[in-house]
Amino acid sequence: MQPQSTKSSIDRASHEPLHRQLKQILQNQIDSGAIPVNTKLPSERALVAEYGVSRITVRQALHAIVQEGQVQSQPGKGFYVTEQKPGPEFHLLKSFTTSAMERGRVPGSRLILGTIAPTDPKIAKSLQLPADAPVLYLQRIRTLDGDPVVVQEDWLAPALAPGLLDLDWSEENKSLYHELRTRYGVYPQHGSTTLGARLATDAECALLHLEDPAAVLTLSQIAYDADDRPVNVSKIIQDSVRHPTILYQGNGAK
Amino acid sequence: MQPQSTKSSIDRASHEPLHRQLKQILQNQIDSGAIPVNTKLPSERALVAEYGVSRITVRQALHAIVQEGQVQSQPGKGFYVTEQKPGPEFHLLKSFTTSAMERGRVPGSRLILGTIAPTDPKIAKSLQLPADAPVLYLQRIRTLDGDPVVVQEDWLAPALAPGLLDLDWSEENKSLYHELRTRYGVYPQHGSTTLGARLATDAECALLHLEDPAAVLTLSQIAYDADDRPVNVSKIIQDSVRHPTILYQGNGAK
DNA sequence: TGACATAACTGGTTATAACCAGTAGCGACC
DNA sequence: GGTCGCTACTGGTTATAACCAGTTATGTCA
Repeated sequence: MQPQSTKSSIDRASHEPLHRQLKQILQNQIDSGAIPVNTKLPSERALVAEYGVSRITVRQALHAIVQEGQVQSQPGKGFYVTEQKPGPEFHLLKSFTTSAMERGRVPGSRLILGTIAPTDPKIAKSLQLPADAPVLYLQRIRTLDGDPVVVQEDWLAPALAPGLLDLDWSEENKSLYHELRTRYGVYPQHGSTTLGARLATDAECALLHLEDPAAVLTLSQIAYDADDRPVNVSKIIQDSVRHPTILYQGNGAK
Repeated sequence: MQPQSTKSSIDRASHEPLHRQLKQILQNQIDSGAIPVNTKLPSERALVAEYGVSRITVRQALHAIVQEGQVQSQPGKGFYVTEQKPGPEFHLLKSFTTSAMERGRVPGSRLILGTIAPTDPKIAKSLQLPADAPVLYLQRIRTLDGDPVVVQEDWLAPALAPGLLDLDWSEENKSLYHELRTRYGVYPQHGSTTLGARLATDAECALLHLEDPAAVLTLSQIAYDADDRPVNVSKIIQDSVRHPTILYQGNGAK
């Protein structure tokens, strides 16, 4: 029951494999910022000395972290902490802010509606809630240089993130996933996305300042956490002419 | 110069690491069907005896194949060949046939154009070819119950797949990636995709039997092999109202 | 015949040891 | 001063050895 200091140590009595314990220790140090981005990790042999395990064990731990993309190895130099790359499903949702800044434009966000109320039973079902259960709903408009290009809607189980509606959603870089991770410890791990294109409705034309016959890209997404519990349902309607979406798909076979 | 039999062996003089050689040997046996799906691979210790390498080397090879999803380990039993699951980028391109059949509709394919000629320099550059180099080009239309819903264009380096144009591209399940894998040993491993939506051109409206103001979903893709060499550039124009695209995104953080 | 103990496997984990190739700093030599 | 080469690092590869836990077939005993 001693307070866990920043640096834990290996418990040899545990049934947890040593390499997995070491991996967890290193990942905690990375996540907590004790080892910042672009910093070199201690060398393999230094970790051997520090934690009293063999080099094979250290390498198993390090390579597992490499596999998850948090660090990368540079032969002859060391292991370096890489930028925290968001998972694939975050690319779709975050790409707005990211690619906007890459183009030197100023992203913005405007909350249109935030409620907790019963909603479309199909969405409640996707969240594994009763059809008439209250659901947290966010509707936002995302802008570039003040120009609206995306209408985004999100639905979540209210119990998952109490107080979420009280946050200031006008901040331009506010990320729903970031808030879920940091405030509520909810980590979306996988999901499915449905793509579509259709003609914009009159309301959407008005919101996005489009001329009447206009095409919009639609993205519908359901995200799940590591235990396959639904996290949120998300719908994005995007003027993709002014803002193409780039979806990096990572490795194919893996 | 002896003919390579089905079973290659380890070349200890090579600069290629032993575990990578062994991985290649095993993958060839899996791909060639010498070790069928759901069959047990030789045990680690059997491979040690067979190829005269240490168990560490065998395990490195096996775990690399596990990582690529071709086999999976069952502690206490062995390594078993899994079904060849297509990677994420194949989902986008194959989802046409797959989801068509899930809906009980009959998918079809029609080759509109197949040439080898210089093309758009931007595409040549994406394939890392000189701007005026001849490029293999395929244009196909994909149909549901005879009804056209997708226009698909592909560009490849001709040297990558000689004779590709001579294949019968009218077969409804013909997959470009499948041919590349089985005939030419080319394995796309990762890629990037750009999504868009726009109004269909008059020509597209005619090809896809759309009424004039119509929205189409566009998917532009570049696929690379394990050595980061470009495999192909692909553009898909899709009537997503009649055929929504489902994109499974797999794990997020990993 | 049935249940149970055992033996012979399987992959999983860990340790020790050695050599290689690439990197970078430092000092000597031209 | 600039170059060269040494040296001390880095991760990458490979070998040998031992034990564990889970699976499966075998054989024995009731």
